[in-house]
Amino acid sequence: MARKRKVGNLLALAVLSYLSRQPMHPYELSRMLREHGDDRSIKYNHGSLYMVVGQLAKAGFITEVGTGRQGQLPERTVYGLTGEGRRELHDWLSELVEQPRHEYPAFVAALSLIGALPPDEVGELLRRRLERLADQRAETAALIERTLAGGVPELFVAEEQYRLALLDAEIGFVEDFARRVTEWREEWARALAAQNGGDPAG
Amino acid sequence: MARKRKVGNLLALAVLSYLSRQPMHPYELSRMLREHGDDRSIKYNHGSLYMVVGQLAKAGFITEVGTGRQGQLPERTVYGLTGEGRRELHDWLSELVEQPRHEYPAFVAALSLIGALPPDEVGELLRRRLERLADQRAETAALIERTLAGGVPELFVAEEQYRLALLDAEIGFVEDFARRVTEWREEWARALAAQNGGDPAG
DNA sequence: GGGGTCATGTAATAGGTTACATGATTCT
DNA sequence: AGAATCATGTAACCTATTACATGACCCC
Repeated sequence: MARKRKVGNLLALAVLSYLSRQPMHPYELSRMLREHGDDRSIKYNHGSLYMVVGQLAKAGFITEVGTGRQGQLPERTVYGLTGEGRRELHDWLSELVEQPRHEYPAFVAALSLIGALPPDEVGELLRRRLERLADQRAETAALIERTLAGGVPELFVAEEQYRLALLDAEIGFVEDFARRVTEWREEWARALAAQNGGDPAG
Repeated sequence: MARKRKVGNLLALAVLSYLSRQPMHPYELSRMLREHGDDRSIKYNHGSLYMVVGQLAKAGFITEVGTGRQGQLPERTVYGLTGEGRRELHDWLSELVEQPRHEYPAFVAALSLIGALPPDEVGELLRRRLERLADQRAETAALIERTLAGGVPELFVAEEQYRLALLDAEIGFVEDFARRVTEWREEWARALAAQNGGDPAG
């Protein structure tokens, strides 16, 4: 199941998707990604794009379809999707939609080790987190509204609506967790003290 | 804000945390991580552990506190936390709890490009995803129950409870999204056909 | 005493990020 | 005409994953 893909970086999926509409040169892809706000969904930086384009070409998913020149600017290499590439796009995207994958968000890691912090601090940190989560929520909601107001079909804000759902869930969890932390305060503090053995190094 | 850390891999945070209790050699850390199920929260593999331990040592967060030998097994290098290391553990963990970070889950990327798939397929894929999400939910819930039944304090299942909250949110979103996809069916299919220009390469 | 698996690492490779480089256009 | 930004990449450097290696212990 899910044999390893020749190119694994999700940025490559975006490239395949854009090239499925028309051939482009890397810089044009770059502009598209930025303008379209895809950098909110897919980790993106200039260097990775060229890397990924190179990998896709080597794998046979895209191919040079010529080079063009505009004014006196340096030559641009234009790439187009191959048949293989179109198949890969379809297959990969289907897999991502069908199969939820185990991921490693930073907050999960933090929670799994949170016992190493004193409970009072944790309470305060969680409160601050809640403020920031509220900010993020507001921003995301505003972005969705603005976009829809601009006449874009709802389908194209699905990923932000998903984020919003996750944010709401996290907010709910953190509120609840913060409450419970105060209940565990005593027990937790005792366990911490025992394990740290009294010496406050630092 | 949040200047770059000398060692960024979250596996390093787990190492600092374990070493804050007592000095250990890498293989012991490895066993701990596996037995404790930390590999559900933090990406882990044998090679990375040695890499991370090396990086932490170079950064001065941990230091060799001697080498031991047991039977005729090869020598083991035992590492302990330094004062710097204890500070880094506290600072890093606090930051992770306080500041939500922008992340890039695969499903977000998929949603942002989902318009490239025909709507009927998407409906079917989403149904399959829901089944798998339900499985994951059941597994996670069972794991929590088993752990609590074993007498472990609730604090130590917080990360799984968080996962559960996210899973529920995702299930809700996907159910809703699947419904809306059927509504958009016509419009979506027309847009796809227009952009693919009739030629079904493959 | 031979076959697994535990214990302990090192080395080779691939993947990704940052920094560097350089000419064009545009603005003031 | 000089400064800022756009356009277009390449190269150097880090990080992370996989593969390789090797001796001990344990079971039949």
